Amino acid sequence: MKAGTPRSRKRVTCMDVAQLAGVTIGSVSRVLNGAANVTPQVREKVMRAADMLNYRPSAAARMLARQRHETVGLVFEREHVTTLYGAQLMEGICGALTENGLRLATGMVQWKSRVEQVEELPMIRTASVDGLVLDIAQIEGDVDAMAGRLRIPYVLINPSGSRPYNRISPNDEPVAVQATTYLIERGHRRIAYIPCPINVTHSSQADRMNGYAGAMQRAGLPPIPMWDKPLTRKVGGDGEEDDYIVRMRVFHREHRCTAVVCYSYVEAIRMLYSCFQLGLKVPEDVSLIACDHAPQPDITPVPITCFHLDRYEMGRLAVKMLLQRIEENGAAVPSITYDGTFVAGDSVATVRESVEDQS
Amino acid sequence: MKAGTPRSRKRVTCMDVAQLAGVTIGSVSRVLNGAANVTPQVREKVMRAADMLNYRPSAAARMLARQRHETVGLVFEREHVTTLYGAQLMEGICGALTENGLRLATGMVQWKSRVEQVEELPMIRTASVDGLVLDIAQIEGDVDAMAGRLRIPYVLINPSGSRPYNRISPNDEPVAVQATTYLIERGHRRIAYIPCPINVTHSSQADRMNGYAGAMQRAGLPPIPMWDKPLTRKVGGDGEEDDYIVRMRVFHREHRCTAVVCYSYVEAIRMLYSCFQLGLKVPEDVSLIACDHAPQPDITPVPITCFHLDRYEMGRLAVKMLLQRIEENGAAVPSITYDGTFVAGDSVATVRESVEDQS
DNA sequence: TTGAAAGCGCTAACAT
DNA sequence: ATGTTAGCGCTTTCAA
Repeated sequence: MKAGTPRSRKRVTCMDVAQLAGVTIGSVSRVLNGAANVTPQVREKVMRAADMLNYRPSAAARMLARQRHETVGLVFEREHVTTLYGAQLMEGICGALTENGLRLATGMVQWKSRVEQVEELPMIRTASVDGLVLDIAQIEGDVDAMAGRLRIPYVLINPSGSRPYNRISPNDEPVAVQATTYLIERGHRRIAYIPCPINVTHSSQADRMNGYAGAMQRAGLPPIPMWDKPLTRKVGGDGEEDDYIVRMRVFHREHRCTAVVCYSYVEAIRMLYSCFQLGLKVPEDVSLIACDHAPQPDITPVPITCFHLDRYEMGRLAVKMLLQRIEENGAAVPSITYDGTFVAGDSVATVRESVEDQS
Repeated sequence: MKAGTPRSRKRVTCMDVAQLAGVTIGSVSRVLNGAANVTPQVREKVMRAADMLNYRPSAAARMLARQRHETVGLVFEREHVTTLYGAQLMEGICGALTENGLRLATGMVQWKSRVEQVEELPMIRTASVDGLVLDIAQIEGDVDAMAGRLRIPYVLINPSGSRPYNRISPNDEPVAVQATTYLIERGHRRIAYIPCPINVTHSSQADRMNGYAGAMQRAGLPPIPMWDKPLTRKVGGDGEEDDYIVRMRVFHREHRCTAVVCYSYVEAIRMLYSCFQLGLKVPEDVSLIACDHAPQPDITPVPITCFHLDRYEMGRLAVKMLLQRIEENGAAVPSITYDGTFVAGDSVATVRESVEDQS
C-alpha cells in the first residue's frame, strides 16, 4: 500500500476543491493565500467550493512546501507552570501567537535538569519549530551554548544575570525603587524590606534588595536591618514560629516601621497574615507593598498594592522579539527590559505629618 | 525559484545522511524509525552519519508522509490559565504527551466566547492535530455539536453537567462527602459549608453542596443554615464587610460551629483570614477543610487540610482517553470521573468527646 | 490572470 | 536486508 492510501475516509485536498470549482490547484492556493492576482469570479468559485467541502488545508503539506513551520516552541520548567508567573507568561505568549496566526508547541523539563534534557524534547529532536522561547532559569549547564547548538532563533526569558542580546527580563532593581519611593512619597519613613525566602540565587533577589536600599539611602533614610538577610528559618510548620511573624514583630516593635516593601506578592500575603495574627491592621497600622505580580484578587481580604511586573506583557514581548529574529534570518536582537506598572490596592495608607514628626 | 530553494543554509536531509553513510534513504528511514530488519553495520553507519551532520528529521515531511500529525491540541479559556486549575491541568497534559513523544499545540479563547471562536483557531482551521482536548466550560453554544463538526477525536474536560462519553470530570459530590465525613469522624458535629462565591453555574457548585448536606443528614446531623446560599454580597472592598467574615461570625457565635467545609481552597483561604480577623485560632477554635486543590503551601501560614481533586492527574487521564480514541479511529470512549485524594494539613483538629457533650 | 509542473523531505510498498 | 520509487498536499516558478 502506498503512502497516503490508508485512510478510511479520504481527506479533502486542494485538488478536490479545484475540481469542484473548475480551476487548477494553483488558483486554489492563490485564493486561499490572498494573492492579488485572482479575478473575483475565481475567488468566489474557490471559496464556495472550499466551503461546501468543508476544506481544511493540511498544515503539514504547507509547512513542507513553505519550508516554515509557523510554529513557535516554548520550553519551560515543570515547576513554573503551577505559579502565576508561568501561567501569565503562557497566556501572553498564546495571545501574541494567536494574533499572528502561529502555532505554539510546548515542551516541559524538570527544574534542575541539565540543558541536554532540553535537546531531547521531541520538538527539538525533529525540526518542527521556527523559533524557541526558553523559560528555563533553573537549568544546569550552559544555556547559551545549548541555544546556539539548536541552530534556530531563540529568546531567553528572565535568565539570571544579564545578557546583551536575545534576552527579556523585568527591571528588578527599578521596581523595588518604585515601590520604596511610593511609600516615601506617602509619608512613610521607617520602611522595612522582606526578601524572598529560601535560597533564591536568581539575580532578582539581589537586584530588588539593592533597589530598596538605594531608594532609602537616596532619601536620607536608613534601611531597616535584616533587609539583606533572606529568610533562612523554616517558614511555618513544626510548631516553630513563622519567620514572617518574627520579622513583622521586630519591624513593628523595635523599629516602629509603618510600612514594608515585599519581594513579591507571596511575601506580601504572608506579611498580611502575620499582621492579622499580631493584631495589626493593614493598612492602618502597617502598609504593605509588593514588587512583582498582583495576586489573584480573591485571595486576600485586603487587595495588595503593588508594582506589577507584567508577565503577560513579557510573554508578548518575547514573541515579538522572536518573530523579529526569525524575520531577520536569525540575527541577534538587543535584550529588552520592562518596568513595573502600578496596581492600586488597599494595603497602603498615607502617613500624616504629625504622626511622622512624633516618631 | 522552485519551492524549497530559498533557504540560505541548506537543510540537512535524509538524502545527505544516506550519501555520507553510503546507503539509500530507505535504510536511513528504517534505522531512524527503529525497524527490525537492518543489519547492525548499516545502523551504525547511519547513526554516525546522522550524528556528524547533526541531522534533524523534518517533522513536516514526516507528518505529510505518515498522514499523522503526532500533535494533540489543547483549547482552553484565557481565564483558566491564571488559576492553579489551568496550570496543573496543562502540566499533566504536557507530561503525558512528552512521555508519548507527542507534541502539544495550544489555542486560547476568551471566556464567554462562542463555540464558533474555537473553530477559528489556526490549529482548527488548518488540519494540524490528531485530536483535541477541550477545556472550555464557560463557552456559549453547543459544545457537543461543535466538537462533532471538527471531525477529529476530542475529549471534554470537566464540562458542566454529565455526558456518557468522551468526558472527564472530578467526582464533585463524593469529594464533599469525603471532606464532611472526615470532620465527623474527628468528632465534629456542628459543621458549616461555604459555597463558591459569585454566580457559578457549573454543576460542581450544586454537587458539592449536596455532598455536604447528604453526608450531614446520613450522620443524623442538621446542615448549618446558609449552606445552600452562594455568597451574594460583594466580597470585601468598598468598606463593606467581607461576607466570609460575616458568615464565619454567624457560624461561630450563633451555631457554635467547630468546623467548616469549603467549596475550594480559595474559600478556605478566605475563611482562614476571617478567623484571624475574628481572633479565632485555626484549628484550635475552628477547623477548616477544603474540597478541590491544595493551595500552594507558601501561601498560608496554616497548611490547609483538603481532599484534592488532582488536575494534574486529570490532564494525564484526558490524554490517555484521547490517545485511545485516536487509536480506535475516533470511536467514543466512556466518560471518566476521578476521586479526591486526602492531603494532610494543619487546619483540622480532633474534638474531644467531653467538649462535644457539653454543647 | 491562469495552468502546468517541479519540488519540499520523508514513509512504505514493492522489487531485488 | 537493502534499493527503488510513488506518493503525501501544498507552494511557487515559469510559460501561456
